[in-house]
Amino acid sequence: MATRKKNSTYTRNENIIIECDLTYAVNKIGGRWKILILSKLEKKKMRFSELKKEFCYITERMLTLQLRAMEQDGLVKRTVYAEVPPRVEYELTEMAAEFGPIFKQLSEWGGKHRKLITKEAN
Amino acid sequence: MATRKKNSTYTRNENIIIECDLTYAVNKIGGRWKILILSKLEKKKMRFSELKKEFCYITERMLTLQLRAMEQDGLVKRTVYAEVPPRVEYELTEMAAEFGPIFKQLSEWGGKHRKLITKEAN
DNA sequence: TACGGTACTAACAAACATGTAAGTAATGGC
DNA sequence: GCCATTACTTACATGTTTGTTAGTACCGTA
Repeated sequence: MATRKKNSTYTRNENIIIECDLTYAVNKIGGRWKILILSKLEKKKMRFSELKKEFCYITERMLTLQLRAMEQDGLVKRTVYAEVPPRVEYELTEMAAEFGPIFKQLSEWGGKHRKLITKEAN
Repeated sequence: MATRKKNSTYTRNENIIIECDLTYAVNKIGGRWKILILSKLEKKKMRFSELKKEFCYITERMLTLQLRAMEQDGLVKRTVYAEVPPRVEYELTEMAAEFGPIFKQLSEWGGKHRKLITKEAN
C-alpha cells in the first residue's frame, strides 16, 4: 500500500491482475478497511476525526493510509480547510459512488450465507 | 490462508470484519487468484490440470491453496475420481454461482474506469 | 526397471500489509 | 509560556500472503 514494486513474479502477476477488468476493480477496494470506509462515506461526507471515532478499532495510521490510497485511485475526494486546528473532509467521488449497488448485493450475499453457516454450526 | 490466528489486534479486527455482511462477503473472494478461478469455473467444471494450464502464471501451490480455501468456504466442490493417474474436478457451488451477476457488474465498473484512467495518462 | 502423468505436499524465503508507539505543526485560550 | 486540538508522519515490530524448489504416491507402459 505504501511502498511497492520490487521482486519479479509478484509484480508480474500483479500486472496480470490489473489487466483484467474484474480483478482491477476488486483490487481497488482490496485493503482491509477500504470497503467499510467507502460504505460509510456513501452516506455522508466526513471529517477525519469523525471517521476515527466511527472506526475506533482502526488506527490513525491505517485510516490515513487507506484514505490516501483511495484518494490516489480517485475513489475519495479530500478537502483541506486552512484552519487551526486543521479540518479535512472526505467524500466519495462519482466513480466510487457507482459501487453503491454492488456493495448492496455483496452485503445481501454475505447476509444470506453467513446466516446459513452460523445455523449449520449450531 | 494456510496458517492463521496468532496475534491479538490483527485477529480481533478480522472478527470485526467478519461480523459485517459486506466485508464477510468480500473476504471470501479476497485471495489473489480466487476471483479469476471462480469466474473461470463459472463457465464449466474443470480438472486441476486444466486450471493449471489455463492459469500458467499461478503456481501449483497457490492454485491448491486457493482451491482448498474456497472448498472450505463452500464456494467450490471438489470431486476426486479413484483413478491412476488421479483425476480431480472442481466446480462452483450454488453459493458461488450467485456471485455471477456481481462479478459482471464489477467487471463493467473496471472496464469503464480503467479506460478513463488509461486515457488520462496519455 | 526406469519413466511418465496427475495432483498434490513440505520446507523455506521474500514481499507485503497491518499494528504500536511516539512525535510534529500551528494557533487560540488559560 | 503551557496546554489542548486536529490531522497527520515516522520508525519499528509483527503477522500474513505469495512465490521457489524439490519431492511424494500411484500404476500402466516401454
